Amino acid sequence: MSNYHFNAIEAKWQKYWAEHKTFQAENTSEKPKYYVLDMFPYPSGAGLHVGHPLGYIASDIYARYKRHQGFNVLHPQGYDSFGLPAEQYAIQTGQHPRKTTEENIARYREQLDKIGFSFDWSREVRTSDPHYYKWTQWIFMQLFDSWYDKASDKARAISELITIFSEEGSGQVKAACDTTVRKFTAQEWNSFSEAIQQKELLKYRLTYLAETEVNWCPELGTVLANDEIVNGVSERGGYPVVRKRMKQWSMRITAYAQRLLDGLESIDWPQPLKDAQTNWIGRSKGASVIFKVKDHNENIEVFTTRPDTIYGVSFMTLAPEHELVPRITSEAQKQAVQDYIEATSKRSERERMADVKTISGVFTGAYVTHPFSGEDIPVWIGDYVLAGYGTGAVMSVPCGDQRDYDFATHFGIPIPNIFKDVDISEEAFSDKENTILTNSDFLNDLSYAEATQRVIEALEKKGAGEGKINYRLRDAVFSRQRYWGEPFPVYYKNGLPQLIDEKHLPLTLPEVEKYLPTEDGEPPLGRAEVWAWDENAGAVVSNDRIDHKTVFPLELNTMPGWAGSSCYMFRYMDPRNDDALASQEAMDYWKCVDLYVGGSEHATGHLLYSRFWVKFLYDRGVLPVQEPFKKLINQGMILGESAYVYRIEGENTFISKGKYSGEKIQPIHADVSFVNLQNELDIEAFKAWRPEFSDADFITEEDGAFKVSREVEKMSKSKYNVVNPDDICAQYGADTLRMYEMFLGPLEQAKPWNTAGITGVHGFLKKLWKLYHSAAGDTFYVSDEQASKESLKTLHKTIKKVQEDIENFSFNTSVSTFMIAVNELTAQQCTSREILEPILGLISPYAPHIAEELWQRLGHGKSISTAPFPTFEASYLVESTKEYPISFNGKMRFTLELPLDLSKDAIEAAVMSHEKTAHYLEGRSPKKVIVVPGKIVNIVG
RNA sequence: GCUCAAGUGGCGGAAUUGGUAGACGCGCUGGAUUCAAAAUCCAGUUCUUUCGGGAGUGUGGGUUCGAUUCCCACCUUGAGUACCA
Repeated sequence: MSNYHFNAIEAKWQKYWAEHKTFQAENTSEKPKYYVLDMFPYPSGAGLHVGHPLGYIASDIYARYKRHQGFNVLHPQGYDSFGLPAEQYAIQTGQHPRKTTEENIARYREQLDKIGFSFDWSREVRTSDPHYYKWTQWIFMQLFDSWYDKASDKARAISELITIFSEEGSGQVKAACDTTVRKFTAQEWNSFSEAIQQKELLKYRLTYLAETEVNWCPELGTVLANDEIVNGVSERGGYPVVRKRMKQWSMRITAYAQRLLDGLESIDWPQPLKDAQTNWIGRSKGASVIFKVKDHNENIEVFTTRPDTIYGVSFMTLAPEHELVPRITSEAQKQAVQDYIEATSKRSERERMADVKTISGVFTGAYVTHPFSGEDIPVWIGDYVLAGYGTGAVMSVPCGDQRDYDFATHFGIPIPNIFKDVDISEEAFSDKENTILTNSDFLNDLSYAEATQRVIEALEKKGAGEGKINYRLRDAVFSRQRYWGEPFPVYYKNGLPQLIDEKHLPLTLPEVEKYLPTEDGEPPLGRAEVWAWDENAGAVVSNDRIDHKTVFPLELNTMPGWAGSSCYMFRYMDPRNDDALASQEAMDYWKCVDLYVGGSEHATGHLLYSRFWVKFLYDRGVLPVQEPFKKLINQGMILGESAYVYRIEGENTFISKGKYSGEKIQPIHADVSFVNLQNELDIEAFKAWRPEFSDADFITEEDGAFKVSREVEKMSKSKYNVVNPDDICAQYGADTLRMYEMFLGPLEQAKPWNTAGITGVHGFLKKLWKLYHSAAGDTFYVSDEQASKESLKTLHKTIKKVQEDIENFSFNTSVSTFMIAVNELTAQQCTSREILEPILGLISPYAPHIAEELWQRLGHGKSISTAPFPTFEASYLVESTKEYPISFNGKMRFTLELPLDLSKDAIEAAVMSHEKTAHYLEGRSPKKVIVVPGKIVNIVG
């Protein structure tokens, strides 16, 4: 009988830690600081499943380890509490999303507390809390008040831009801005009306309002960012997405493309994640080329990575949405072009993606002039050209690009060959490393690199283009047509956006009766009765009083989910500060997150936006760092093992997996709680689950069991494969859950949840308990005798291994190490205090409750979390002799035990003079003896 | 298509400046204890074998005295991205 009463122990210490504020971090300390952060959760209605805590356990182990090592550790937790599910629920039930969110948070907190995390809850933040989103709104205002100066490569105040405009005009300004900016002198600027000036400034601001092509999801009634779309459908719900032009707030993240790329080199992140960001930013080097449209006063600018192939251009292709299309289309082609554009715009994003094989396009009737040869080049429209990339127009070189080649072949456009000794009769030749140009005038006989340089020089001389770097990264759409998000601190005066005064922040969400869009298609905030801005009173006033003189309409959109999560890591540093995002002292002390743990699915969303905002706030002097997360670890997802039962189609009969022989069946999810480890279904429970199953028939195996088939899938409520950590805690305890989740496999790897092995880990904790308790009762026993040499060796090798494991985030292997240690100590009958104390220090990060209990039983007054991490001494690990495996020609034959202090030569001599060696050599003389110090001896015969 | 990651027993997985492959756990087999079960403890468990050994880390090559580890090609799986000019 084990007396390891984990439930009582865990409840006791969780209460103790909370009451003694054991894990509260101070903003000043003699100790060095360490900041460990988890990606904060969205509190969903389904509660936590066993997959959620995986990363939290890993970061908690590391945080506790760092505390043992004498660091002042900041390890906070909070909630990303704005979001769509609470709003969807509100639409269905009318319950305020705030209420739903609060209930979910309470449940999350209860579940998290049971696992024994060392979070400093006094610093909790919630993105939907007005005290928090005040600062989200404040950051938005800073972005609105800034522009990006390419000359100094940083964001600057918009007031400085106004000074430049009014003193020098726009001539010298190099900014990241809209392509539609005007050129003007200082005089002209000063003569502009206020409205025109504001309109012009909007083109420079880092957050700006613009008519843009967005991803509209009609089902959700909102726009989505690129990273919120998966395979052409919405990430949440899987609804279709279409392209639509709308006036939206955007973030000028493209201004930071190069710095976001460069910054990756300075941070310790997993390479796959860095690669994902690199690909998403998509830097490509090439040239922009300007083609003059014949008989029109228009230019078509294209971006190309192959300016060297300029003599291979045989047509131009514009995206159907290209703005020049209506202006240059000839009278004869007008109808055809119109029909084509209409046909393509009807296709959804998904259709277009699925159907990349079909070649379609139409001739505009217009021609451009080749910048060097002066030849006429026909201008086509094709939907293989994307409006959103480059300039939405390409110079088509069919001999060097397969898509151009296919297009040309399809429409019978000539394919001139400009590659020497290359056959292009079957396909395009796109290898740029092995090209020699021909039929290319001044580029003949040049390679890709040489020709590219020459063309760019020539283009720049002519004013027909320039060398250019293009990025795939798009500005991020920042408006959402939702209720449950941060309101913009913006009102509209004469149709132009104005910021409310900072002293009025936060601008809190108004109450609405329904959470749906209004009848005339406005976002839900349009339903608010009190949602207008009085410039004099500086308050939100009734909607009816909007007079457009002193009372103005407020912005009706809200901010997207990533707004609240982009800077939360700084808010934890000083979460109750109402005067600043965080005090300067707090930010200077904590600086940035030292270790960030979370899923890789945020690679091109949160992690990119967050880096962007931090760089921006650094530029504006708000933050002391340029990168928020110094080191990042991606925990892998824990998957569920779904259970399927087979129902014979058209009948209410279920057939066991072993009895299935090709009948037409329909697999149905059964709740995994009805299935045991042998994959046998509890038929009675299943029948009681759903009324339609209550009178079903079951074809079972011979022994009467009904077998289900299992499949590894994402853990989700709808798949009935969710395992609740509460159940595991109740049955085995939080310490077992923590250690088992680590034991499942490498942290970064995705792995299915399977309780099969949990008894092994649980058994280890019982063994540890038993080692220090009398066989009969609950009496704690520890001896004060000196530990044996053997036990000291066990202890010190364990310290060494566990420390290495923690620092390498190989938490799975240290669980094994603990098991070995306890098995050895049990065999040695070691109950020495000298061994137990340091062992507890090692185990405490993994299994804090049992470690704390035994620690206190040893008579300590303070929590074990304040104890120093034990250090190992190499001298305990050293032995006086060592076994040397001897191999012949690489094959192991026997081992020799030799003194430890022998030199390389002495080992060689000892090996060669040994009788066993002589036996294997059988009279041959060895060519070579290889001694690898301390490891192995190899004789090559 | 492109980019990245990973392929080791019945299973999860150990082992990297190249040095006795399969640690640890699960499962399985046998034993002890028990009236019995649970729990616990002990032993065994890569495959093969004529019991000497032989083969073996996705496949085929290469480097090396020696390769799970390094190099090349290929296959498979997973993830991301996708008409990016």
